[in-house]
Amino acid sequence: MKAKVAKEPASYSISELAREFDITTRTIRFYEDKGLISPARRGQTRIYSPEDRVRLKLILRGKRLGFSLEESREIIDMYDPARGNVEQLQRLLAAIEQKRAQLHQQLRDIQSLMGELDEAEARARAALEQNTDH
Amino acid sequence: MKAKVAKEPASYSISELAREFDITTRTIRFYEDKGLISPARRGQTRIYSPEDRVRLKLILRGKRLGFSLEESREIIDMYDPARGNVEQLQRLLAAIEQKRAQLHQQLRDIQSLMGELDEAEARARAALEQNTDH
DNA sequence: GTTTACGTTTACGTTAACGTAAACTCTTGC
DNA sequence: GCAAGAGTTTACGTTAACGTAAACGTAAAC
Repeated sequence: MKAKVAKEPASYSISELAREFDITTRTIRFYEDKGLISPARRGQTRIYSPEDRVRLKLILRGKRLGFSLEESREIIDMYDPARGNVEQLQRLLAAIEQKRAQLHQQLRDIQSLMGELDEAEARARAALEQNTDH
Repeated sequence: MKAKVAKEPASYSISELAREFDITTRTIRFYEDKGLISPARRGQTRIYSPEDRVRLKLILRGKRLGFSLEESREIIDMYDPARGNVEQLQRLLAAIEQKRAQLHQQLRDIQSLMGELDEAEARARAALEQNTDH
């Protein structure tokens, strides 16, 4: 029993992905250059699998959260503890905990900023009441 | 009836602020250069008021959220609709709404990333169970 | 058979956000 | 009176994350 309905393409071209995520092909190749994606090739041409596409999504989400590409790479690496000896796993757990702490801080920052935006909006609306002939 | 208890200093030196926020004096002067802070001067020397300190805090919070200095400046400008004609106030409200949308997106991103970190931690702990002699 | 669309590599250019260093001034403790 | 510590300006250097352009290959469309 498959949950998948709108079946996804088996592969994507670089310009398809660029269009979907509103970035340039240069950007995608840049990420590959930095070792964040490793698409297959047919001849010279890059062929992107659904997994490659997911990696790209993770990178862009990281960007929205203000992460550097290096940080995004570390996060992506957290998804796969396959190659883990004990020491590596310990380091991974520590890294996860650290990221979590950072996200908590971001949550607090967003909460307070949201509140302040509410106040700023109220003040702006009040000022509008003054200036508008109603 | 003042709510303030641990009364704050009337002013700060640049190195005091640098120490408090764990940044360099160069950074603070850079923000001034970009027009984000405008401390008073006694002779050549910069004197920072509590308001200057708040501005600095806002900038650093913006950084934690991945905002550029330009974005932080815009946000700080949202706090003061004093000089508003109607058109400016409308633009301000639109800008506030836009920021709010961005923060909502960041919230969603953080939620999903948190969940994935949970799963990654679970997998890592499971892998540890395998490798550890217990 | 040649334009058009898409792909490639290579390489230099650009912007933001500081780092780093030099050269100088001013005050304060000894 | 002078060395130490904190402040200043000026200016060149650095890194990340791409932009931009040139020069080329290939395949479909007309």
